[in-house]
Amino acid sequence: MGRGKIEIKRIENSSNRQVTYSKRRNGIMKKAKEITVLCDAQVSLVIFASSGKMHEYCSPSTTLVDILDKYHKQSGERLWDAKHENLSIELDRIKKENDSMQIELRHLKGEDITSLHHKELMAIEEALENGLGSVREKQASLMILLKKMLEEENKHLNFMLHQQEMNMESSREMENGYHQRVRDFQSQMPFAFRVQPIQPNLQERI
Amino acid sequence: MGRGKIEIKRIENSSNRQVTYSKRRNGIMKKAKEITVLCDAQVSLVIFASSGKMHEYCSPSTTLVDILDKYHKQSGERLWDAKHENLSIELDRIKKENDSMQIELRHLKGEDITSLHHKELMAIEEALENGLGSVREKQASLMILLKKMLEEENKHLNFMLHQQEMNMESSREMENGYHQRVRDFQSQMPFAFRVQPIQPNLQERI
DNA sequence: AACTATTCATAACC
DNA sequence: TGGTTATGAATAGTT
Repeated sequence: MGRGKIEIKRIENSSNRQVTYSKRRNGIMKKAKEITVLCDAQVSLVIFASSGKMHEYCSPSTTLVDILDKYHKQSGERLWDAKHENLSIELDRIKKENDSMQIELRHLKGEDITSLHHKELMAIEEALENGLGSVREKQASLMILLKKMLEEENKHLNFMLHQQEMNMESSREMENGYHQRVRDFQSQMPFAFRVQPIQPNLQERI
Repeated sequence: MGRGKIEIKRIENSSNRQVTYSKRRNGIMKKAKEITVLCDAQVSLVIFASSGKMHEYCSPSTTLVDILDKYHKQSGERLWDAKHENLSIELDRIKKENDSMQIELRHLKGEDITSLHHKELMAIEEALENGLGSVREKQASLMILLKKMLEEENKHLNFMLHQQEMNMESSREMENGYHQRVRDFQSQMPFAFRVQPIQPNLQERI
């Protein structure tokens, strides 16, 4: 295609070669773009001129890395160095671990158990019973703790109420001495009866 | 360049697209080979069809890795690093997923629940109860199936036993006719009563 | 997978 | 380089 037919062999005239290179490079790039659009293919094209100058095309919506990654998977060739290999292996290992945990979780939730054998079902049942036992035990002890706390607080509030009533009565008799008496009272009161949260974290957890 | 001009946009007809892809792919490959020979350039071309099938061309006397190394040097882009980073990020993500599943599993097994709040404990308890329900339901249906199977086998064996006794008796009367009678009997017997495992897979699962 | 009418890419030239 | 043009190649539509 041109004014004359040419043989496909190295163009010896260096400037001709350069011109042809530049024109044909544009041609290939154009074709690459076209095939990506027409056939929604993914193309990675890297060209080095003999001068060392580089040109590249990569279909949009991907990167060279993506395409090389796919290449890597398909060709089985080792493009990546040992570091990547190690990371990949680790990734695969963890993915497998993930999958098996996901299966275990599903089983514990009673999903995907249709194909399980009796023995496996028994094991799952046992695990569930143990778990349920532990959880309920924990719940029970939390409840006991809560009850104790509330009872104690109750006792404390009762005490306070009683004191207040007493103070009200005496303040009717002697209005001026009130504040002093409250301060005296507080400083003498044992620590446990001060108005302070008992088991402060428990409140949040219930 | 063809019977008619075409717009450069995705070819919607899938088989047309496939044909065009194949033709144009060959075209690009040819061009790539030609430019390497004519202009002694180095070309790396990787094409993925939308089907996922890969084709590649790499100029002779080099490899894709060589070209990528040159690419790496020239572009200044941290090609390998980027890949490395992506892997690391993916790894981290999956590790986190892993950890959270591990925690969930532990909780379902009644481990590490000391610091849980009442609400969380309730949710776990419910999940466990649901799981236990499903598993027990499954167990029960397996048991019913097993029982049915055994009962049927029982019935079948009883029938066989009865027949055998009858045959024994008649063979005492008439020794010669026995074998013929057994064959007659077997050919007349309905299929379901032949000695064959019923629910063959069930045996393995229980 | 072949055929062919067209369009397109490009070799030679400026 | 960049533009022009005659020519060979590529290919869209068809069988």
